[in-house]
This record gives sequence, C-alpha cells and structure tokens, in this order.
Amino acid sequence: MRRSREFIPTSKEAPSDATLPSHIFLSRAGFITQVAAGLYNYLPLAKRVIKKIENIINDEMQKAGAQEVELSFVTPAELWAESGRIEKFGKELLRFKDRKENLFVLGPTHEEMMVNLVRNRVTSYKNLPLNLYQIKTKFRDEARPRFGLMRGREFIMKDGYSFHASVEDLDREFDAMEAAYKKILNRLGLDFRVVEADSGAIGGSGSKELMVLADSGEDTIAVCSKCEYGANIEAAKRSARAAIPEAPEAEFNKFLTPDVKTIDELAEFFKVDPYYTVKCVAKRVIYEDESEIVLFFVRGCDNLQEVKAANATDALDIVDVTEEELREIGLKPGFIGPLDQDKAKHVIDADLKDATALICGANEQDYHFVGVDLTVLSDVAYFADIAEANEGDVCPYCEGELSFTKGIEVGHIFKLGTTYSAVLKAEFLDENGKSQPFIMGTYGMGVSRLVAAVIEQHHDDNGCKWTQATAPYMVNIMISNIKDEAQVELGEKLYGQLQESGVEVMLDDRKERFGFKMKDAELIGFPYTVIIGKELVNGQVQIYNRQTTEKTAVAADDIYTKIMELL
RNA sequence: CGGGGUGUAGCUCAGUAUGGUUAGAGUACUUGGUUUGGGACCAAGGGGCCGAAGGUUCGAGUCCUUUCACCCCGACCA
Repeated sequence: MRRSREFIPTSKEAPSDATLPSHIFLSRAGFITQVAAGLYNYLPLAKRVIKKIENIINDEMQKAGAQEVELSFVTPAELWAESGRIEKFGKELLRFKDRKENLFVLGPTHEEMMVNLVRNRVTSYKNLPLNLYQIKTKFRDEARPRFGLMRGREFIMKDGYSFHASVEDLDREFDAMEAAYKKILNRLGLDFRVVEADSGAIGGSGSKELMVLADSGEDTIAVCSKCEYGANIEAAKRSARAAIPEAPEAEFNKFLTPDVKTIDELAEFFKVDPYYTVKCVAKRVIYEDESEIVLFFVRGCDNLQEVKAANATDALDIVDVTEEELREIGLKPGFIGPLDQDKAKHVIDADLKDATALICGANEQDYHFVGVDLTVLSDVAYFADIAEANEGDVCPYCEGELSFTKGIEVGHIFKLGTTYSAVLKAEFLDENGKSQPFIMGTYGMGVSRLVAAVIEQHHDDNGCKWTQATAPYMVNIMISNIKDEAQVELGEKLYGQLQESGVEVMLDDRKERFGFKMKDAELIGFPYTVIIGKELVNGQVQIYNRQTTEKTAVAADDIYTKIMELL
C-alpha cells in the first residue's frame, strides 16, 4: 500500500482521557477512533492486526479440532430467561424490543445460544465430543468502560464451547485448549502466564486465566519464584508460613486495652507480631433473597480476600457494613473476637484452625483476650481459606516464594460441567440409552483486547512496536526526499519486489520531511523501515529496526536480499 | 450505582469569577514559495448553532433552570 493512499490519520496529540500506552498509541497512530463510551471504530491498520490475530486463532483451533460457527448477535431474551442469567447479568445485558415487541438482548457471551444450537441436534454419545467456536463482536453494557480497547463495551472475542459425554473427556479437551491457547499467545509474541482463577458468576470448576504480563494490567497475579504456579490474587493459595515468629507466652486472660482498636495498635500494645493477633472483617453478605452480617476472621498479618469470602459463604455479593450496624446487633467494633458465636455468623480463616497463643477481641468495650487457644473452636466453627496471599508467602506446591505482578486477562478457560446443559435441558443418550446432560467446557479469548495487550507489552516513548505476527505491515519503505529521482526509483523498485514476494509492505511516498516520516513510522510501529535517503548517493540505504531502534547501513544493491533474510 | 470534573474549530485547549465590537491560540487542512536526516519556515486562506432545550436581559460562550453526553475516583467486571 502507498502511504499517500491509505487512511491512517495519525496525530501528535492523544485524546485527553487516554492514560494507557495502548490507548494513546492506537489512537495517535490512526488505528482506532472513539465513537461513544466504550465504542471504537477500527481503521485499516487495526483491521489488519485483528485479522492476523484471528487467523492465528483459527489456525490453532483448526489443529485442535474445533469448528468455527457464527451465531446471531441479537439473541432472544427467552433463552436468557430459561438459563436464569437474565437476572444475574443484570444491566450489562443490553435489551431491546423489535417491532413486534419481542424482547432481545445483544450477546455478551454465548453459552445459551451455543447450547441451544446443539440441543436436540446432537443426541448421541457417538457424536461427542464436539467443540464449536466463533470469533465475534460481543456487547456488555459495562458500568464503566475505560482504557480504550482494553475494556470496551463492544469488543471482539473468540468464544468456544465443548460438549462431552464424560468428565474425563472434558479434562482432556480442557488441557488441549490450554495448550492451543499457549501456542496462540506464543505465536503472537507475548510474554504471558497461565494462572489459576476464580470461576466467577459463570460457575463451574477448574478455571484458568491467560494473563499477558504488563504493568498496566488490571489483575494482580501471584507467581512462584521456583515452579510454574501462578494464580489470580482472587484465587491464590499458599502454604503455611515457613518462618513463624516466636509465640508470646501468656495464660488465657482478659486485658484492659482502652482505645486499642486497630491491629497495629494492638500489636504495639502487647509488643507481639501481628501474626498472633486476630483481625475481624465484618461484611454484609448478600444472597438471592436476603442478606446478613458475617464476621470474617483472619490473622492480623493477613487481609481478607473478598472473592474467597464470597465463595466461602455462597454469597452473590459482599458489601461493607457501618460500625452503627454492628453496634445494633450488640457487637463492639474494634473489640470483636471469634469466641462468642451467637451474634453473627462467623467464618474463620483456615490458617487459624488450631492456632494458639493468640490475642483477639473480647467482644467487650476496651477489652481483649490474650493467650487464646482456638482449638476449642475446631469442631464448632466454620473454617475456610479466606485470607489473601501476600508477597513473600510460600508457594502451595513447592518451597518457592510468591511474588506479585500485573497481568491483562486475555483468555479464560473453564470446565462448566452441566451448569448450562442441565437448566437448558440439553441432553444426549449414553451407551446405556440413558439421557444425560452434556458435560461442557468454555474457552474465551479477547481478540480486541489482545490488540491492546500487544502494545502494552511492546512499545516505547515513540509508539508501537508490533511483534512480527501482529504487525499491520512488516516493512515500511521510506523515501526521504520525494523529489530525488534516484530515491524514488529505488523505493518503487523495492516496493514492487517485496510485493511480488508476498511481503506486506508500505511505501511512504508522501511529500514530507525526513523527521516527520520517521516519527510517523515509529508511532505506527512497522517492524522494519527501509530508509532511502541521502546516503543513496554513496550506494547505501539503512534498515531501521523498530524493536531495537537501531539503524543498519546496507548497500542499496543488497537491500532486497537483506530484508528477505530478516522476515 | 455513589462522589467529582468537563462540554468552545478535525485534535489539544484559552476565553466564562465581573454579560457588551466580527469568539481566540496551537496543531491539522488548502494554496504559493523556501527547505529536505528527526514532527521545518514565510505568506495567504477555508473551517464554529460555544453539547441541547427553555429562561433572565436592550444584549448570553459567559447568569438561571432543565436535560444529554463524555471523562476521572470508587463499586462492578465471562
């Protein structure tokens, strides 16, 4: 393509609200423009990148035996009512009526549609397994879209669904999809981690996220220093502490602790490590029809992990409570301990099971207990893993240390089991002629988010640095001075040669100055720019490598061969 | 959904406390000229319902009311 002809509106300034590099550079380099909150147009360059990513996904899905379909974007709300998700998804589902007053939604994900497609069409175990996927625009009416393509309301996602006759077969497919997803991300040239994750609202067991590592990532992930273990902070596990501080020695007793309310104050007051204190985090736990106050107890050195807490209580949601609400049910904020079980439901962190030598609130204004032995609660209290892993904690699988890093969630795979097939009555006949719901898996990958993720991981102050697999064009031929006939001649010749060879090449034939065109090339991020400029009189041109930002001199006669070697 | 902010040229923004010629700058765009290795310079141009509706006033970008949109922090987020 000739740069003078292609629609690439680059600009010096980014939209005022853009904060992430991907948002800034994709806007400035003319890949995307914003239309409304969370809605973007993809311009020619972005479209090329998207197609490349889609091609790689298609290729790997093909190899893994998955089949591509495309389901309608507008979907009948009835299906969502049938699965019960019309309530759960809430306002994120964009609903509207057609001229006949029938209610429809714009698909935010397609479990229902895919199950509906397969049910009553696949009816025998002989036709299983089956893996169907699509790459399609999705719509979620996010409360707060932000970060450009990273979190739009309209976005492109590859979503796949597999159907199996047995759990073992689902496990096999799940592993195969994980392997395929890894191949895709490797081919795209991304640095990523596969991490254990919370299953979220969609339900199911076995859930892994594919995280592209980038400082701007919205998710915190814990990774082990020694083994492959990685997990979203929401699901991160840990082994018991290796170095346990020396235990304070004290007989069980009640102590006057006036105004000592926080863990810091408490640890300071008794001169003990916070490890030996008990922290109470009170929350209001929301269920489908009701809510209640639940007291969560963790060690003073730990924090409550709310997703774990919600899972431990089967809650739909967890919200903060005020001190006033606690007083109303007879609790003393700042002095709440786990020994009185009668005022509210308790959940105690598993790490406190059988713990001794503790200091905790006495449920009495200005008093704490010391020398507390929680073994008395071992059989009566409810213990669960509700504490958030900390940096420096011990890996649950080896003796390595956990550290935190930020990641962009670009893929999520789950074992759904029969969650959807059961409610939607999608069944097949097994070997014994018995009717069974399909055992399902689901595999998502954010295509438009991947475009942003590539830039988050591959950019510098001057712009994008596309990886070889994602670059909209591999080579940019820059004619420094368009009035110099020799430069134009060589540029045109090389342009023709590269096109002949099937190289995706751009010819910058604009009547602009050298600096302007270089800045533009860097902003867009072509992997290689051939600079045909003033050195041509000496028979030399240069290759600018966007990755290394180095320029290499090459004899003009050899430039075609040199470029072909690089690709 | 709570709290806050902003809507003026394609883009980034002044101007609004105190109403008053024809509404500005930078950038981008058009034309001519100079320039040609890191977003150049000179000159001449085109481009605005000042988010929308209503009101106050002789007069509103500016004051009042309503409304819409976008953004930021938080909650939420397969």
